[in-house]
Amino acid sequence: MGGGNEEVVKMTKVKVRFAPSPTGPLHIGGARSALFNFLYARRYGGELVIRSEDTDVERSRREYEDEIIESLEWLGINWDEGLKVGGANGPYRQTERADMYQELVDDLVDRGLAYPCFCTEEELEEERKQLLEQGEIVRYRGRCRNLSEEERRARLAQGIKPAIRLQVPPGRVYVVEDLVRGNVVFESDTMGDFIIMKSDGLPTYNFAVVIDDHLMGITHVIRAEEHLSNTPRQLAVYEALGFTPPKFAHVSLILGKDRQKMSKRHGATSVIQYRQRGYLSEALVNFLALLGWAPEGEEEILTLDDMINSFSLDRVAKNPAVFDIDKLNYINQQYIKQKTISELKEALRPFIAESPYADRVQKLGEDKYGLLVEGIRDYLVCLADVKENLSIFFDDPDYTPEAVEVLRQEGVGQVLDACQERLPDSFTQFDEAKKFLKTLIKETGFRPKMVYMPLRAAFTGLTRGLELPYLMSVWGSDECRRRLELARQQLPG
RNA sequence: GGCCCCAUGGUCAAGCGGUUAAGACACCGGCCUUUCACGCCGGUAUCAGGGGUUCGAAUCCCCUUGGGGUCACCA
Repeated sequence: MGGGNEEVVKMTKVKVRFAPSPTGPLHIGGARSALFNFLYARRYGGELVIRSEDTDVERSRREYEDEIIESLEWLGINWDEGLKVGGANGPYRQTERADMYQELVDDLVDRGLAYPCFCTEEELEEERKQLLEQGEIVRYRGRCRNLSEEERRARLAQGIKPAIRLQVPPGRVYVVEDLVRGNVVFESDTMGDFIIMKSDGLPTYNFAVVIDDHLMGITHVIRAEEHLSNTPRQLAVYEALGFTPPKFAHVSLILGKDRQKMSKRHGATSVIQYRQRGYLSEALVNFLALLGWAPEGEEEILTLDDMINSFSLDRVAKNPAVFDIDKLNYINQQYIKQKTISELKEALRPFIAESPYADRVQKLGEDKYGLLVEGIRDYLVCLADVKENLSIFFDDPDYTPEAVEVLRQEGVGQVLDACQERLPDSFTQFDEAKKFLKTLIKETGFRPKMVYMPLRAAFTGLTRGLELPYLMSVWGSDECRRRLELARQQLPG
């Protein structure tokens, strides 16, 4: 493994980037791209740049940029240069780099490699429609390419603001050297002259990305596969500008259950949403890494450091991956179980704070809160699940038919009586409650099952759930008594 | 539609010409346990189809089929 890549990596210092456009929260797919870039940089001792591609003035918003940064930080992805941290190649927002692009566009126009296009949206639409009907390649055919100087001046005089198009050389072949896909060949004749600068004076993506990557010294462009088809356009820009292209690596997309590109229809698609549902960042990162990358060993539960130490583009898959929430859930549970009780107590606080049980948990005190957390730990798939578990502790039981059935069994009344009679004045420990139940069984001679099940049903209204001693010790004797009374109403006769 | 990418179980995937085709999730069964969950043990299940190349193909080539991406004054 390794092969050619490794050599390039050794010769030049790796510098990668993640360049989201701030038109929405950080998407799961974007997060994975960011992660792969991060892992690649750290693995090879390189640098990661984060910049903002905000040339779509309509849709870009500064709040989204902040949100994306927050999500990246939450995931544990840090960077060496760019937004927030600054660096020698700034600014890191494309709208703030407008003059750089302008200068290069002017140069291309002067050299006859680009030209102003005065076509209206309607004209372009018409052309597209015609080509489509004729079954031809849909592309710009260069109507404005050969306008004379007078014609250009005339249109300018009419106040028409032109867009600038790159003159794409005909009959050429562009080869994208892709580290995960190998060489991918495109013919220049299929792309037509495309716009590099919009009439608002801002560059288009295919132009700006090239300049930024070049000026920032990016050596490897790792991004989603949806960009693969655009890469030849960028190669044309590199060529016109006389820049050397970086290495590319196009990672396949993340799909929903129906094998369509992940979208809102599939439920939560942003990092923020997963955070809010109580997925741990370590778990999300671990899961995302496994979507498209395979570690060498059999162990799949990996920390960020584990991944940094073994990440390689050679082990990145070419085929798209379906987002499997079951697996994420499993991984999240693994991380929850790995946490110490005190870590988990902290992690759970925000989720409890927004539940209806905040006050009651508060009143419990730290020791009992710890007991509660210990009791529910194995029942949490994600942190937000704490809410339902809290309900068992704090809400009055809502007896299920199964529970009622258990309570109506012969002899249950005696069990409840015996329990009530022997309840000590207080429990404060799990062990005390556990011992109490054992003693109850021993002294009364009831079968264990005839004690545990009815008591569970009586206390919680359910026939399943966490261990009774946790519940009892958190409640204390008075609450246990109160619940026994409640349960009596469900008894026959 | 043109161009491009992709194709191993339900899902993520290992595999890079010779393997009993790993592993994980999910599912099913068993054990543990006061129940459920956790945990442990075990099981079902995959090379899309067709042609080649080869002594030998999941692995290489071609076609078909299927899925996806892209063709914007969005990124």
